[in-house]
Amino acid sequence: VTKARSNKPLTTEERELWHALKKLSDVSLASVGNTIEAETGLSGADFGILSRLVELGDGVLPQQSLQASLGWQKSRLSHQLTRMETRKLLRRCESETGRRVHVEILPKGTATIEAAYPVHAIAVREYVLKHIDAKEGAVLIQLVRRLEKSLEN
Amino acid sequence: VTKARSNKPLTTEERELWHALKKLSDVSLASVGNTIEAETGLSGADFGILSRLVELGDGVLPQQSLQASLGWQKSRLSHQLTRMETRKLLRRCESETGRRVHVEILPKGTATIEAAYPVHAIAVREYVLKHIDAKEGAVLIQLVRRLEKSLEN
DNA sequence: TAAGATTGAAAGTTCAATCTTT
DNA sequence: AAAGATTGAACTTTCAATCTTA
Repeated sequence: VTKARSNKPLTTEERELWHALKKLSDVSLASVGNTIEAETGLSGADFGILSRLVELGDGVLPQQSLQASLGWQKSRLSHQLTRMETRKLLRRCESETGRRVHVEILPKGTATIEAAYPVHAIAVREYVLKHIDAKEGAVLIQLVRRLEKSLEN
Repeated sequence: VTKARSNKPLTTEERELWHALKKLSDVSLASVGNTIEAETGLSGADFGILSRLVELGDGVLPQQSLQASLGWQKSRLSHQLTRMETRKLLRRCESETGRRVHVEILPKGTATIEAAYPVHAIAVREYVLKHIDAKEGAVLIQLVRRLEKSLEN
């Protein structure tokens, strides 16, 4: 059966779910970001980039990989890297072979992210993980996998 | 038993759940927001304000109520209202009695939000609701309620 | 030309200071 | 002084145009 796409107003239940999703990011996830920023001086964006450099690339990563992993627009990443470069957290360098740009974490970046990890872990546990049981977690992870797949098309 | 707050690194499972939650809100909100903006010229912020004026206040609302409902900082709301005022979507007016500012939707705002509602409903269903079954929806709503409550302290 | 990256200007957000009225 | 709102400057994100090299 082909289901017609409805443009009727959202029902109360649908709206409730939609608002729950908005609040999830606006309120709960923001708490983690604010905590990190207040205690380490790294913005959420800074943390996202430095942690990926360390975890995905052991300190160096093609700019493209960073971009894909963050899901950002390229100009946003470029501006962000420029700012972080002036703060000596990382530097851009050329890949051996070709023309691509690589991004390398600098000592100050390493020190900062290492200091931020425990703060991040505490905040994530305190504001979020603590409130989710194992069964709910499993449901959420499956859901997100499905959503991601559907958006790839 | 008092559970000590751990600052150990997040486990793989914890990290997966954390990333899943971030993507859940980031990705689904962005898809819906982009669609509305492309098809109606309203940003997510515009839509949030106009829809609240209509749904909560039947067209007029104290600025404070708007702010509380959105969870924004006051300066953000103030700047946003100024921009929307110049676009003739709404106007600020004084409350009869006291000193508070009220926000009133203008004809152009009404027309625009009415046109945007169906687009919003379609996008929310297509990008989000379609992929979430009843059980998952219930889990999400409960979880967000719990998270909100925990942040009130 | 097409992909990868950068740039500058415009739009949006935050922070701290200020203004206004009770 | 305290609450409600605004302002300007700094910072971040987006958009469109541009640059560079395979």
